[in-house]
Amino acid sequence: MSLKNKLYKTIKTSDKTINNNRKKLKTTSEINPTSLPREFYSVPCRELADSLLGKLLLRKIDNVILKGRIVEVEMYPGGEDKASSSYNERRTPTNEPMYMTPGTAFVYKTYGIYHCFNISALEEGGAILLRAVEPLEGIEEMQKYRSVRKKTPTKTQDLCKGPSNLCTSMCITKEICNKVDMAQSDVLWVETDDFSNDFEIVRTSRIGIDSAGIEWAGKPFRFYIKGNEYVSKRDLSKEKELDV
DNA sequence: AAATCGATGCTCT
DNA sequence: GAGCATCGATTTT
Repeated sequence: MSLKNKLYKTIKTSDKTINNNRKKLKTTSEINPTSLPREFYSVPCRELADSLLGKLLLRKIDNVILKGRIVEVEMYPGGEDKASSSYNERRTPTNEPMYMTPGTAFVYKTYGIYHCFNISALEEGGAILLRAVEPLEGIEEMQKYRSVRKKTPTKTQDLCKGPSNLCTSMCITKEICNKVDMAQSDVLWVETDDFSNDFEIVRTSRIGIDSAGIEWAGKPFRFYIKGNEYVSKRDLSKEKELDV
């Protein structure tokens, strides 16, 4: 057989393999029957932010499941929002996932050492930042991941409190998780359970974006479950307002 | 309980 | 070269 033919055969074979794999991965249910489907994510930021609250965030590493309930999120709709990294349709290699299929994980590094984890929504450049979850499963593993950069042990309540703490404890890194399609993943995905929908949502300002200017920093784009002990920064005056 | 401050490295302009 | 969707240790009220 000529070299040319050999190469041709190799290419053919690999094409076949790829196509077979595609067929295998054709539907969501075959990859991960439990993950919420595309339709869940294909809604505007505001709606996705709301519906993420109370849902379960799952992360699988080496067959170990880490699980937590989402209790705090922020929306970054892009466009006019000066706090969004996709402000004014700005596109860079880093923020590309914000423009990808709804349900794409956008994980980026900040301050050199920390990660932030977002999920893209329907809008071009729109995404939801996950700020806190209540740890439910794999808590010992989370402690391990978290203890890497810490001297003092962390209370369960504080494990996933804050966007980068959440990433550290659940091992959500840019290398592994960025651009993952959460509607078709068994590495990082969202599930629902019988958790009651009957909670109040506090709507208050986003954290750590003061440099975007008061107009946008002041918008009530941070949502969390009222009274929840796992939220990173509770706005008690807002919580009181809602009681009236 | 709050305020301050340094760590730390990558990305974009 | 500037700035960052943060955190944790330390210091101050």
